[in-house]
Amino acid sequence: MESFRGRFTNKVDAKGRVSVPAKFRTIVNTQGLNGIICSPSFKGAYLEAGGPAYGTMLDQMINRLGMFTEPHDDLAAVLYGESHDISIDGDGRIVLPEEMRAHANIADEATFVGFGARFLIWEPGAYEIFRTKALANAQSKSLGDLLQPVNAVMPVRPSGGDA
Amino acid sequence: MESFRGRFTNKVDAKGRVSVPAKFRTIVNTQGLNGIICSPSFKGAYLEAGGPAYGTMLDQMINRLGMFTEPHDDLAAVLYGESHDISIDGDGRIVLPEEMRAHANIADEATFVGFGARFLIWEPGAYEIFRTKALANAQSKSLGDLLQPVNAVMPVRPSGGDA
DNA sequence: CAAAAACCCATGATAATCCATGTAGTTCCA
DNA sequence: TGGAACTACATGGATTATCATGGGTTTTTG
Repeated sequence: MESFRGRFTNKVDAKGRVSVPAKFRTIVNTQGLNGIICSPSFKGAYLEAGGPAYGTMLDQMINRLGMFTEPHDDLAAVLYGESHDISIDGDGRIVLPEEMRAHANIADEATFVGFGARFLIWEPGAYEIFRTKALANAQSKSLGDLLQPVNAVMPVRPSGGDA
Repeated sequence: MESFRGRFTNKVDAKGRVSVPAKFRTIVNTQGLNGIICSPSFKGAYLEAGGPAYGTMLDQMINRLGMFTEPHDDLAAVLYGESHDISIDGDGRIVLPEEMRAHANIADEATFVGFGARFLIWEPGAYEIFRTKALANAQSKSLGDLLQPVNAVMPVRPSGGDA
């Protein structure tokens, strides 16, 4: 599955329409249907989105929990109940539902941030703050140490040298 | 099987008719018959519903229990005895049986909540309370931690890491 | 025959679709 | 290497289709 990369800020018009960055669209298109799945993050004032493959991934993760259990229902209420299936129109735009815009404080601009298997949608100013913190954390906390190479992908390593 | 997503509140008219959200209808339609299976929840004041595929799934789950065991009989009494096959009319509406409306305290509005393989029908105010709790649980109990990537989809994990 | 259920039609609001324009980025040629 | 033509993309506005909802009419059923 191809990864979402980059950061793009587009205008939201009076009807709530926004252009999905072309790069993201082409990825979504290769996944089958021409639409995205979008849900408010339960971690902050932004939206989480992705193509059909992202939806399948969520399905698989949540299906590992018993169908009528309490954790399942709590998560389902968030991941399904709060999410929307949004189709992309002929011009590459989506309409962000009112509640979603409210959750992310999005008024007339939205920032799309590539995030690998999915992408995030932020109010530009809020993302700037998050971004600054993330960069600072990545440096000061030596988070780089968490990033171990995967053997299957990068098998060639002469000897013990790792970090 | 496509998942039910989103949350929609529709009016119940004097005859007990409610529009099934269009998004849900199209999913149900692709499953064959144009009708839904609906039963009162045994966990709370709301209804559980789904398309033909959901019915098949219930059959399979219940058949895994011994046919003459007590759990089987108890669940069968609810899932079969209390459930109804409700057809969707030409305008995309269903009529909720009186007992069902009573069970969920539904008067003049009903909230349809996408829940993956099935969807729930709630009295709007009651769902708002449930939703608030679910959101709080998802955060405070770190339920997000339950959502580990599934290897089949995101194969990149060095070794044994699974749950 | 009465009550209820299924069916048909009309309407306003909302969402999807179509068309036109500006702009930035790229290519190609002089 | 500079500039002109072209292309891809984002964006604005107008038109059309879809959907939820209310009301009426026919058909079934007890």
